Amino acid sequence: MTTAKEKYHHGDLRSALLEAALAVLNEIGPQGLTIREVARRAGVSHAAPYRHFTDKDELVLAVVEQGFELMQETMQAEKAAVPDDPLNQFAASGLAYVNFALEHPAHYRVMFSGDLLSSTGQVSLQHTSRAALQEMVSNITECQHLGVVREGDPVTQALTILSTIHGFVSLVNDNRIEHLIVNPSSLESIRDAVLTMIFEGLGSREAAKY
Amino acid sequence: MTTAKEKYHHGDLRSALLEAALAVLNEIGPQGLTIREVARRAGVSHAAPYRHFTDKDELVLAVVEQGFELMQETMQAEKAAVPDDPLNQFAASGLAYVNFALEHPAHYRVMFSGDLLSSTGQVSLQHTSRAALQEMVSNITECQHLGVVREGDPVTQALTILSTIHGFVSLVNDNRIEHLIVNPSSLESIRDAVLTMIFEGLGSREAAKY
DNA sequence: TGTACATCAGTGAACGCGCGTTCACTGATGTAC
DNA sequence: TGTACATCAGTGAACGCGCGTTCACTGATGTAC
Repeated sequence: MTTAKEKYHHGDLRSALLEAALAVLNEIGPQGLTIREVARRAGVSHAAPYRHFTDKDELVLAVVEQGFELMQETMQAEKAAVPDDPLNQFAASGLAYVNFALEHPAHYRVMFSGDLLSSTGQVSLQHTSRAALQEMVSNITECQHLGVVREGDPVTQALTILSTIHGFVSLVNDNRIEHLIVNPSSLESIRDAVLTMIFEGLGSREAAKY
Repeated sequence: MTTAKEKYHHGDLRSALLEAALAVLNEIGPQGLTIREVARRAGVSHAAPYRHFTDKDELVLAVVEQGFELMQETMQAEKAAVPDDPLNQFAASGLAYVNFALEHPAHYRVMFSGDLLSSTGQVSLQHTSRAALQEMVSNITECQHLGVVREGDPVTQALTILSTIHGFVSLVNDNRIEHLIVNPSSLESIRDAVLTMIFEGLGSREAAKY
């Protein structure tokens, strides 16, 4: 399939390993993400990955970073596709966040649960999440200045939104919601309703519902 | 310490094992919850637990059920301690939920992440979570009738609240928040602010902030 | 109250498993001449 | 262009580890008489 793989005996193994890691996450889940399984999928011996990652930790970290990049990209893209109404842009990137998490549950989980990462590995992610929160805060502040988001500490507001979204996708991904839904409303309509509730709650009193 | 333990050679081992399991969760975390470690803590051989649990799954399930009972009790107690204002009672049980999760992070995690439970084990929990959601929904409906909660589908509202609370405690328990907080505001004040935002967002337009 | 016996909770050795990691190796690659 | 050689990506055997689970056992308990 991929051209890089067959270039020579050893092709672009690092990428192939990350690709295999993703497949493992999608098909087995986080607990299946082992050096040996990834090597198996990539068609190499289980010692081969150690040419590209000193550690299991380093492999997992690479997967996580790749996830954050991918998420960031799609959020930016969705945001850019919306006319320049800050609140709608903010909502669009929120929707993109949720969709990323729902479409890549295991990847998302590895990114946020820290199950597979040693504590030193965790530390190297702090910068990433701090940057993400910072952007949310500045989005909110902008919306407040425009009068479309209610007054209040933007950090708290950002944490509340983050909590809701993270909680929703965690519950869905851990199968804690599916069996609760009896009426024919699909998961997507629940997703939309929850997002609407967040942004309604966030909106200033006079702002129209989006 | 406990009296039951020293009654005879084999005392109330089942309880002792559950107690040990809790200690493991608090001190090591979910990934440390193994039959062998629990037996070690209880001071018995690692084959002994099989007299009381057919499976690791059954042990984990017992721990989870114990957790749900404990959480349920504290929520009921907090609710009962509040004068009969439905919205405040609802908020009180929400606060109790958050506190339980923050005080017993590993226990909470095992209850909700399903990491350690096989899929058959998961199924036996569905009844519990369905009942919990059902109660939330009826609380909300009651508040709507009293005019203190805004109109709308109560299931969606319940899921939104559940998502926010679950997301918040998950982020805190996975250490995804601590490093984000720079100002001297403690975790508790953030917790309160988030809870306030939920219930403000939930309140009807004319209802006073609680 | 005393004795014989059945029960069954807990023991410890053993099993097979998959894991992360190491290490001496080999053989294809790229490079210097 | 052709040859000799150094490099280094990938191999496969081996290590020690902790796990879940099984099994023949032992010895304290409760009970029948």
